[in-house]
Amino acid sequence: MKKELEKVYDPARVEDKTYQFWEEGGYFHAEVEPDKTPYTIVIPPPNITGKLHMGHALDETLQDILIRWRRMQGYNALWVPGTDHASIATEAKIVEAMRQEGITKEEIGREKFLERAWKWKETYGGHIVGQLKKLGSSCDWDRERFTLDEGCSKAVREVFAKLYEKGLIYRGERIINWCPHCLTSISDIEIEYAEKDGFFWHLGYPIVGTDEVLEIATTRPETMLGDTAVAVHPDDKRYQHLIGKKVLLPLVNKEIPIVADSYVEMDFGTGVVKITPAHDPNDFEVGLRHNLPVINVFTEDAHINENGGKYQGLTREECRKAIVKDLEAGGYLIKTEPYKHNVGTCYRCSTTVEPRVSKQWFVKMEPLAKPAIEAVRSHKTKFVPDRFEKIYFHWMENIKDWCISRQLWWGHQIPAWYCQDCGEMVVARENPTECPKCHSKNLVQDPDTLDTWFSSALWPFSTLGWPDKTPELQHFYPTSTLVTGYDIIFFWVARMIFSGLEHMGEPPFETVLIHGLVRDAQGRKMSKSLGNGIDPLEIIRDYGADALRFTLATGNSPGNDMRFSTEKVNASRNFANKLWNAARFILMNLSDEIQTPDLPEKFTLEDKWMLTKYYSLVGEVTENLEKFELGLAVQKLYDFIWDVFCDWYIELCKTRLQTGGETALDAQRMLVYVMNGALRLLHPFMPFITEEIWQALPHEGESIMVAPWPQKKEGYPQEEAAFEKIMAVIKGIRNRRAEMNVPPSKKAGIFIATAYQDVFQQGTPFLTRLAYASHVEIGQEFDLKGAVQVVTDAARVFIPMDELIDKEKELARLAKEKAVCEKEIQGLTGKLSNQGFVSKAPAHVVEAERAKLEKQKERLTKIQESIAAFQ
RNA sequence: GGGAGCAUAGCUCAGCUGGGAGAGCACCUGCCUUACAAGCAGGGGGUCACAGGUUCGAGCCCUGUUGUUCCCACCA
Repeated sequence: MKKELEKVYDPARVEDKTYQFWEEGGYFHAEVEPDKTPYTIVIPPPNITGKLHMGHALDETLQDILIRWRRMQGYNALWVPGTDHASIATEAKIVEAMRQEGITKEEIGREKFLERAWKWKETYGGHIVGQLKKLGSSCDWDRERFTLDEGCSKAVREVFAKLYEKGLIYRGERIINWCPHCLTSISDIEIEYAEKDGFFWHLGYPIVGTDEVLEIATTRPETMLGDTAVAVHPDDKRYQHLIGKKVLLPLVNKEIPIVADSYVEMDFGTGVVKITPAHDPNDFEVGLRHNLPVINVFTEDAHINENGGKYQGLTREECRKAIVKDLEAGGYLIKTEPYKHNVGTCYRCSTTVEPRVSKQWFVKMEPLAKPAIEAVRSHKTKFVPDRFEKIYFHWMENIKDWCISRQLWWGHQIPAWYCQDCGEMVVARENPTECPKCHSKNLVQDPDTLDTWFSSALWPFSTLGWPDKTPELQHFYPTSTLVTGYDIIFFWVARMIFSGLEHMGEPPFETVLIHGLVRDAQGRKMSKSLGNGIDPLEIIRDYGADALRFTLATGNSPGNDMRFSTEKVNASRNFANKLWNAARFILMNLSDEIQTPDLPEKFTLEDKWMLTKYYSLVGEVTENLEKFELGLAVQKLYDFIWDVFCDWYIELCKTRLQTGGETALDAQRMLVYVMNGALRLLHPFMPFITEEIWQALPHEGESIMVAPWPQKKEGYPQEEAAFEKIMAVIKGIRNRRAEMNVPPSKKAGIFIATAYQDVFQQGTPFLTRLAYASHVEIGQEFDLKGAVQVVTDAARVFIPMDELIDKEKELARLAKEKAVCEKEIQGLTGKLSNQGFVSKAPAHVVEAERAKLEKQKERLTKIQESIAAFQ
């Protein structure tokens, strides 16, 4: 029966087999059980583009902590796992892989390309799942989903059709952000602005019919090929007389109008703006207002097209140089000044985006945003920490229509068909067989796919079976907690909220727990280009998954970034080992009679102290978890296990264990009981090692995963305080001995003068073992002149070690201690004589201060007696 | 141009609704006390960025300042 544990905890031996044990036990799986309260988390689906990084590890760890905790509390806990097809990112990777082979996607065609993509998904999607398992994630793998699977695709079509029918999805020519490298449109939030050094070129445009020139300033002279006007502010006195006149566009040699538009800032530049409706969002608006022609001058990959005349075929950059040179040669360049400005770049490939007019699909956002704002404002959905609500509101309140079509192949193809005969457009849930208008069979589906976030927005309900009315949907929706990083609040969280409200009538989750980024030890963002990323799997291999999880959970408060270093993992690993060895110790001393983790029938003083500490730990950890203070909870567990349980309680038990008989059995029962409880509290954070130890010690049930979460009980505050008097003396003696460099092997007699003789009577064995006493005497007073003395508020302790004592030093030390004590008393007295404090502070605070003062006074008396004893 | 976070021990960070500052690492001293040297015992080290304010009382609340990081925004 008695099990042996090896000396050092070996995670590699334990983790895989334990995970397998859990999977086989079916503990991860949740069925619809209407009489149980559900607790649901849907995973932020990792992209299938690569491998798990440290950010995922943090995200999954937090989710697993919550889900394991709630499962133990008896909730019907469901964690829905899955992966995201990540259309643009995945397609880019596949295209790149094909480029290495010397093939383009156009060459093999859409069908073959998609075959490759699905193969990619099988390979890399599987990797991600394997990595999630390595972390210990207790996902319900029976319910694993993929954003491009049949069910999610059905949901996507339903949403698209429904929104289209409501007029909330439309198709139109708008100016959109175009990535010339990815060759697709991207939405506004997929743009990252980067400050770049550029120039501000001042150009002189001849005003037609005069000798004057109009000075305009631009950072992008090459777009002049598509200019169809110049604009000034209507109130600008300098230019009012020119409104309605024309300028001659240099190089292009075309006359374009001077229009008045209040969009122009009079104070900026020269107060004159060139208008390129096809390639600037503002200019596009100006163009609409003034009915200006739109001339696209770029090809898809940002070369000059046929509208660029002699510049055709040049890249944007080459064209800029050529145009500046030609302008200068033609005498149109007035001056060039260096200028820093923000340039929009593609968030995937960092290529400078090119605003471009094109026909795309959009979601009309305003009607969807309104209820989504309201849901958060009324706290139907709460952000933790709540400051992220502000960020959410700001974005939602200023939201623009969402460009959802992408010129990509990997994704949900837009469910719109165009009749090649009559031009009719059909949007449908099922593929139509003929044109509803002319009954032609000649229908062609829109080649574009949807923004990858369109399907992720539906994730909390599409994964539960929507649009079908499944029992799962009924039971588990709305989900409980969404755990994610602040970097995808706009991309994902916001869109899930309005989608949930629109299609389910309820927000998709109660709480959004936001975490920060995991940075490297120097505080830099982990990135591929810097090469400073740390692979979670390597950490798991070297230190264990529990150590990694513990590191990520410790010292991390919601919403804040954290630094990751192997030093921290080392500390976590050491903690796991500490726990392991505590278990070893208990096992080594365990009698066969002890088969269950039950409390003994009677408790000693130190048992009551231990239980009081334990019960308050249960209360605090539970409360911290309820408030999403996971970092605090884990810190308390660390302190309790290491300091309270190992360094004190196990040491205290040693004497009893050696005594044997019923005394030893009770100590064993206590150790097993407290260890069992501590393991359960720690399990959500360190699932593997806690399972391994729990199984080795007396326990009830199949797995700690489904063991009940400990309940808080009343403790023994009086005994707790009494025992702490003993602890104070032990600490005091150790302290004195250390100062005098007395090794533990040198024992000494201890004489305790105290008013609490009963208490110290019970402490005798501990003083012997932990304070290195050769013998202990307890009494009212001792006449031991010249002995080493230790003073606490409850006792004066004499340690006769004449040969070690330096009288002068001892007196000096006591004098110093006296001074400190007096200062303390002075402070407390002052505070307590302050009328304001006594009358206004809460009673328990005043009472606590009074008690402190009393203790200090007692202590001072004892110090004075000690000094007198030396005279 | 708006908004937010951060500033606490040498380093990395905790510090819940205001009641005289904590941890890990590092450092110093002494211990192989048979669970653990990935350990044990002890120790040093902080005008909680700065300046005001509210309060009996401020690391915590308010105002301002400085430094720093980030987000948002159409100034060509």
